[in-house]
Amino acid sequence: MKPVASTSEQILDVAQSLIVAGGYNGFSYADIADAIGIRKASIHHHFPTKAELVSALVDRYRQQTELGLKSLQAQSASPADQLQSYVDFWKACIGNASLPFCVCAMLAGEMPMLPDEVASRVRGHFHHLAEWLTSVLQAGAKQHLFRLDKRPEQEAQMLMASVHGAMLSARAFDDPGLFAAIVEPQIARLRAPVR
Amino acid sequence: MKPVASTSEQILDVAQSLIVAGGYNGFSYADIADAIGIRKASIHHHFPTKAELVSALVDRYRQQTELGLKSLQAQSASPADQLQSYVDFWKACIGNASLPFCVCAMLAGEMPMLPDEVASRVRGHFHHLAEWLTSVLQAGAKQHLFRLDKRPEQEAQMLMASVHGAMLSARAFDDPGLFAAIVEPQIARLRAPVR
DNA sequence: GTTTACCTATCTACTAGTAGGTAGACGTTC
DNA sequence: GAACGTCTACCTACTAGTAGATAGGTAAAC
Repeated sequence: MKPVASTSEQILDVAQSLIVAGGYNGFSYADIADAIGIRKASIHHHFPTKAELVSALVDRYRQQTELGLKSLQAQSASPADQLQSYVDFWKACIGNASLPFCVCAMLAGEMPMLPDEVASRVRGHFHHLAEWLTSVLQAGAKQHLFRLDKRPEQEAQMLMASVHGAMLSARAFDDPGLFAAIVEPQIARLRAPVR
Repeated sequence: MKPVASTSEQILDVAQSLIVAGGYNGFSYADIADAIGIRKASIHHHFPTKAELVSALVDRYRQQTELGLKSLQAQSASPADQLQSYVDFWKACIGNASLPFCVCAMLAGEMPMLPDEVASRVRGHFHHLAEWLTSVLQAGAKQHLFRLDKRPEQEAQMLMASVHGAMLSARAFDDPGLFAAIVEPQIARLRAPVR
């Protein structure tokens, strides 16, 4: 039995799924209030402003991500397996529609009109993810698991863009399988044995 | 001297730049009215509802795209050059911030909450672009300009995802140069000479 | 007895959309 | 060529509904 989430966690849960569906301007306090059966004013008690709510949301998301990526490193020593697990995570999310899009990718699209405090946090997530991917690629190259055509930083950026672009395509074509069809060949290319 | 655009064209121009900045829910009739110096009601005269406005916008965008891609085919016989020109177009747009994001990529992110009439048009643009890329890759492969590891449809999807993901990253990192850094190696990979 | 978590009630600003009117351009018809 | 109706493009003024946010109160917990 899963313990009942606190109200503030419920608020963030609902807000997250609404943002994933429609972005920063795609949800309102009323939407959240209706979804969890409290009043709008009660949400303001937990998160005085919308910018603070979404900032807290991105902070939590980044914390979860950090934890998740660390546990990947703990579970599998091989950088190749770590990378595959990362992709598999999103494959599952998109497949079962539980989290069919990255919150930060969604918000990044709206960057020009996000409150500064939110925008900087989103940028922070992108930096963090790029660094993680870079380090995994670097470690894999050292163990001759990966063949990198470019500097690891650049390969990491290419991979990240593929993942986000694949999410978008899966959504645009309404075809969850498209995500794997796009991303898998990209990591397969990296794993190709040295010629 | 450029002829003065009609009011309805001006409305679509402003709406497009606002959508590119903040998506479907990121602009209002009042924003457009203020920008071009007319009243809200006058916009409703040209486009009765917001869904109709954005539908017309996507129709126009797709028409422009179709024209642009056709002229690429007319200008350069080589599929390799066509592909490069396509990427260069976006490189320039992102570089000078004139159109730093694809309207349809922006809207695709918000797919789950778009009016049906808009969503289907966005999907249409994605299909059309995927088909164009597929045909260019196919033609290039026939002329031995490209080496395709996968079926041309799949390579087209991978390329498209790279382009959209690269747009997102350029925006997230606030680094226009990142677009080329991500996309160029992807097309270089396709152009690699047969081993 | 202060803090926490919620409530009702309300506010101002803004949302898309409507009703109805005006002024000029266009084309007929006498 | 003047008078007529119609059409286009815009306007002012308004609606009902929603946005985020606030004030102030209640009731239970620590």
